[in-house]
Amino acid sequence: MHASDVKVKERILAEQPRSLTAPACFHCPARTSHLCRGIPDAHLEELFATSAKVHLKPGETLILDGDEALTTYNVISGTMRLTRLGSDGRRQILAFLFTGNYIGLTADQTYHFNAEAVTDVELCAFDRKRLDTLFRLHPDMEKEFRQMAGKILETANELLFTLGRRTAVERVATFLLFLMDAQRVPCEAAPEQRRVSVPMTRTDIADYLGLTIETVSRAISKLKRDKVIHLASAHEIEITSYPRLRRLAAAEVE
Amino acid sequence: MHASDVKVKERILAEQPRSLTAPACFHCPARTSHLCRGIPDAHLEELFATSAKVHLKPGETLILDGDEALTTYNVISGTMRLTRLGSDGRRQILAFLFTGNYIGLTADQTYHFNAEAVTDVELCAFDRKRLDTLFRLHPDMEKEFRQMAGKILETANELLFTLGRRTAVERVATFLLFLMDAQRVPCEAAPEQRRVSVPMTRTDIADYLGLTIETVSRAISKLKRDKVIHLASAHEIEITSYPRLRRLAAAEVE
DNA sequence: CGTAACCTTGAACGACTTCAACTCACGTGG
DNA sequence: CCACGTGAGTTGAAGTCGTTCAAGGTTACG
Repeated sequence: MHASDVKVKERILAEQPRSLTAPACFHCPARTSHLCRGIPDAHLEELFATSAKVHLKPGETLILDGDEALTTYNVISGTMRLTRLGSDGRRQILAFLFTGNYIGLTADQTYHFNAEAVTDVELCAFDRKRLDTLFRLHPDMEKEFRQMAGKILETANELLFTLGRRTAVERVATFLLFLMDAQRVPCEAAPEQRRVSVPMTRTDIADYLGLTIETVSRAISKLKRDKVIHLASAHEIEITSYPRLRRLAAAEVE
Repeated sequence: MHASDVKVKERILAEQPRSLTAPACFHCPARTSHLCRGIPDAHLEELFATSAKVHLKPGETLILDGDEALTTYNVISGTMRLTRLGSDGRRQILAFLFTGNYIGLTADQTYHFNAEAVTDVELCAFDRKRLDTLFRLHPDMEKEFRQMAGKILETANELLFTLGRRTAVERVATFLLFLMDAQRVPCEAAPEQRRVSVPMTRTDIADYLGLTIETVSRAISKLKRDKVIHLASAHEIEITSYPRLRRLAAAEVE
C-alpha cells in the first residue's frame, strides 16, 4: 500500500568519520531534547562518540514491526510517523515525531510498530547498549529519560482521549493545536504569523485521528467555511481565530 | 457524576508501624513487578522502608487531575482505573491497572489524570524522591523501570489502535482478551476454566473502549448469541470459543 | 424485601463511512 | 511548451454503524 517504502536499516550504523575535536552535538537542534540535555557540555564527546547520523527520504522505513530494538533514535529534523498495521490493512498512526523526539522506548527487545519518514528526516542513531552505559555514567540522563517517558505517555493519553471521545471536527481542531504546539507557533501573534505547516498527507492525518480522508477533508472545509482557519495551500494552514479553534477542540482537560 | 468518589490522599502516607526483621515485600504479590523485581532479596529492607500501604474502597479517588506527583504507587491487589475528564463531562479511561502495575510515570511534577479504585484495592505508596535515591543505589531497578515504561506505552498503543481502527464488537472482543491476559487465564484450558472476571461496570468498559454502555451491552449480547462467550453473570464471563474470540478481535497485529 | 444502580433491549436518529465523480498540482515525455 | 497521467484533495449522495432516547429487567445491598 505504501509503495515507496524502502528498508534502510542496513546502512544506518555504517561507520562515519568522527572528529573528536568538533562535537557536532553542541549546535544540534536536538541538543535540548530530553535524551541529550542530561549530559553536560564537557562530556558531549561521549555522547557524540556513541551516535551516528541517519538520513531518510520521504516514505522511507526506519523500523519495521518485529525488528530487533538494538538501535534507538533521536529526530534531529523533519517529521516521522509511528504506525501499526492490522492484518487486513487497517492502519493507525500512533505518533508523529518532530525535532528532539525519541524513538526507542520498548518493553522488550523488539519494536512493535513501524517508523517511517514523512518528510526528509535527519536522525541520530544510538546503540542501545552503549546508551545504557552512558546512562550509568550520567545519572541526570537517566532522570531526563524518565521524564521523557512520561511525556511520551502523556502524548499518547492525549490521543487516547481524542480517539475515544471527540467528534471529527474536534479531532481535526485538536490536531491543528497539536501542530501549532509542535511548531511553537505563537497563539497570540498576528493572524499572518499563525501559520502552521502540515507536512503529512490527509491519509496520514486520517490514520492518526481514526477517521477517513473524506471526513478529515470535510472537517477542514468546515473550519475554513467557519473562518476559523485559512488554507494558504493544502499543507499550509493559517489559524484565523485561535480562541475559536480552542473552543472547537472542546472537551479540553480544562 | 461518580458520586461515591472520596479523596483519601491525606491518609496515605500516615506513618505505619515498621518491622525491620519481617520484610512483607518478600511475599508481596507485586514482588515480581517491574518496579520491585530490580532489587535483590538481600536489600528488600530498603524498599520496604520507603513504602507505605494504602487501602482503597470501590469508587475512592487516589489521584485527582492536577495533583502534585510527589507520591507514586504500585498496585498490590484489586483493580484501578486511570481516567481523563472533559470539561463537558465526557470521560475516557486511559488504563485499567491490576496487580504489579505502576502509577507514577509523569512528564512533570503533576498528574494529568484521575486514579480511582474499581474494586477494593491495596496499594504500595512510594515517595518519588526516595524512590529516585533507591534507583541510584540499584541500577537494575532503573533498567527495569525503563522496561516498565515501555510496557505501559505498549499497552497505550494497543488501545490507540483499538480506539482508532476497530469496530464495536472487535473492541469488546479485544477487551476480553485483555482481561484474559491480565488474569493469566489459560487460553487452552477446559471451557469451564476459561472464566474471566469483569470487575468494572459496563460504563467503565464503554469509557475505556470509546463507546456507550448500550453498544457495549449489545456487543456482549452478540458474542453471547454467537456462542463465543457465556455469561455466568454480568461480571463473570466464560470464553466458549477462544479461537473465534481472537478472530473477532481481528485486525490483530498479526 | 424494597429500592436504586446497573444492565439489557428496542426504535429512531445522526455522524461518519463508503462509493463515486470531479478538481488541482505536479512532473514526464511527446 | 503543452498534453497527458498520476497522486492527492475536495465534494456529493447513499448507506451503515454506533448513539440517543426510552422502557423494561436484573442484581445487589441496606
